[in-house]
Amino acid sequence: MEKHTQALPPHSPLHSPRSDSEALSRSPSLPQPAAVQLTSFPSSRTTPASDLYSAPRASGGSHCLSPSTVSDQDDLTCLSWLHQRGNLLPLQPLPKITTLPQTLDPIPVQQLLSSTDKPPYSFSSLIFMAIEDSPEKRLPVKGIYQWIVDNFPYYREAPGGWRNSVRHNLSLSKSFQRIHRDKSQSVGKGSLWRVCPEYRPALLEVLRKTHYCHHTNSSLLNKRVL
DNA sequence: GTTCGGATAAACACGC
DNA sequence: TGCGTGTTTATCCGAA
Repeated sequence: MEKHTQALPPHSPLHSPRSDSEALSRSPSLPQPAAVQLTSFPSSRTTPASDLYSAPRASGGSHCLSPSTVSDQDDLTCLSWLHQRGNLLPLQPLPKITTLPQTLDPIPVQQLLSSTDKPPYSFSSLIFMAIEDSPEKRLPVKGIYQWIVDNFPYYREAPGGWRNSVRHNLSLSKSFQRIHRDKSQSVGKGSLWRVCPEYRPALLEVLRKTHYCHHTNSSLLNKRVL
């Protein structure tokens, strides 16, 4: 195959390795939205939340790291809002928002969206959600696939290329770590993946912003149309 | 116009 | 041998 570039492309991994993760690592310094009311998304979709989350977690596995309090809900590290399954609906592409309003008036997103829309989440965010949603906070690639198709019907019918993208993201991003299973230290089937703790806040921030942008859009749309 | 992040495709290696 | 997994490279596109 003929190469069209004389030099390395601007964002070639060789030219700018891990630039995505570096960007992520910078993002915690980004300003926080003043009022992110993520908890008001509709609840429960494919699996009843009670089925998934009412049971005691594995040891050390309080899903949100600590008992839920008001301050916890605002904590950047708290994912309790994520575990309301309705939050994970497939959403429309995000609007461009330059300024963040101080108040939100969210409405259920199912009223506006088709379940077959492509989710606005990046693959990194999808992987992050999948792993965070697992009791052990670690998943094999297959488990990540499964979580995505379970939660986003779009990927149920999408061609298989997205799986390649998932693997590509896992390999390329510093945000995710491969955990070798006991014996097989080499590349092969069955490695587990987890979120690097140091990148978790950044991933969470990206996710919250995605929610926030869509949320705001839905709210505005609701007020304008309905 | 440039840079960057993300998505996608493809090739390849490896292990089961 | 085939398939799934993991890595790497290349390219395209949209946004900043």
